[in-house]
Amino acid sequence: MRKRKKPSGRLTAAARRAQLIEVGREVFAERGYGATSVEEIANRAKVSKPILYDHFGGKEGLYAVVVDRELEYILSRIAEAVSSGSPRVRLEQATLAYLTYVRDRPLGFAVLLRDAPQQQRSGEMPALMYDLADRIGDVFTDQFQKAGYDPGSAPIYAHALVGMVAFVGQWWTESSNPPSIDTVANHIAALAWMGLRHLPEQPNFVA
Amino acid sequence: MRKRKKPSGRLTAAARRAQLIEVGREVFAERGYGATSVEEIANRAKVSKPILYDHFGGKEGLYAVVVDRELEYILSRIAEAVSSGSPRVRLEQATLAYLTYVRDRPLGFAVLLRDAPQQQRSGEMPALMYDLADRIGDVFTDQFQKAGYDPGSAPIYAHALVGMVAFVGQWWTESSNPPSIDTVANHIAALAWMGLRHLPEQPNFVA
DNA sequence: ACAGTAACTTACTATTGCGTAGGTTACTGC
DNA sequence: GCAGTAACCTACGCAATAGTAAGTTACTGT
Repeated sequence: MRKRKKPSGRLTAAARRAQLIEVGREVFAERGYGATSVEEIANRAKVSKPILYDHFGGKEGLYAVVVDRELEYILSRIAEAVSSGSPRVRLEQATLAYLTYVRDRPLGFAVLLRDAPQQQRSGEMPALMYDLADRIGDVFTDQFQKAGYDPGSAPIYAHALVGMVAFVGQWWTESSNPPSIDTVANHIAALAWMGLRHLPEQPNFVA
Repeated sequence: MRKRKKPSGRLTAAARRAQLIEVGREVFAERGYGATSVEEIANRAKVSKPILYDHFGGKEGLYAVVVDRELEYILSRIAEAVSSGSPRVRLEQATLAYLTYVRDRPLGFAVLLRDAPQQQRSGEMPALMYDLADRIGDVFTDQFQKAGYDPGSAPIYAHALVGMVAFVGQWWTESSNPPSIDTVANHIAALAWMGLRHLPEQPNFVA
């Protein structure tokens, strides 16, 4: 059952599916859901549209798969990062995990930052990073309760931290001449943990 | 030159233009740029499409005006808020100004959070809040220089703070049973100033 | 009253883009 | 070699929607 090195462009169903997911993530990241055309994804994958419909049922189907994979991926990374250590260390690890994700999968991160297909409520906004923050908020609520803080304010801190890292991550990927990931993670963790009041005067205090 | 109480639905050019900007902000906020149709804006304003083309040249023209107004508005509010006081007070005032904007103009805020029409670079993401953070970063760079901090890290803190407040603001507008604006502002300012290390155990410490 | 103009409309054209029907090509086991 | 099947394609239908051309209605000053 030799399957390697097929001479024609023909792939197995599984391989084509995997390829379409990757190409889809790429195009959704560049254009956003609304501005992405199924044709463009098909063209980049060197196939015709019906292939995509066979595998995912349509545009939304592919999008759902792409988004779901990214969300599960980043959440598992963060969950792992906060699984042990002092609160301070957990925060640093989570920040680093989040930024590592941004560095390693910039396209997936871009998809998450963008618009969802259709809004559920009227007058509202993107939903993906928001969902992520909500799920992290659940973790925080637990921890707050254990630590004796008001659990009702946990969502505020969850959204604050997710937003903070999301925006800095975005800046970081777009920055010409970007600082190292450790430097950025250190700054963010320092800000989150100690606040602006105790800003380090020099940034080069890599852990 | 009596102009009040026109019996027909006909408006002066200036009034129609102003109305279209408002309706446009509303629809762009609900649907995002891509998913907004010129027809829907025209319908809600009870006019036909060519009117909109007369005033703004097209969809992008109207969008540009809406966005520009929001950006200038929020920036002026924040600039005013940070114009005096101790660093801590400036931070609190800026946070409060930002959140007040979110509260008073939720639709404008929604527009800013959403996607821009077309991406300039490849593989990147929404640009409006990013621009805002950049401009705030310029202010920070100055202040950092005066305070003896490394001015190179100013953008990190600018993006971090803008992202923090943006996400919390979003959560706040969508929250059922939202806390008061002062409570939220206090939490954010406390987090930004003192960090998680010194979280207040009770949230009801309204200034 | 009526000419001139500002505000507005109807009715198109052209394009884009999702989704599908029906057929074709290449690989597989026998 | 030759079915049978898995992977793939061309060519369309159809709905939205950006933008425009040409004409109509209501207000204005004289």
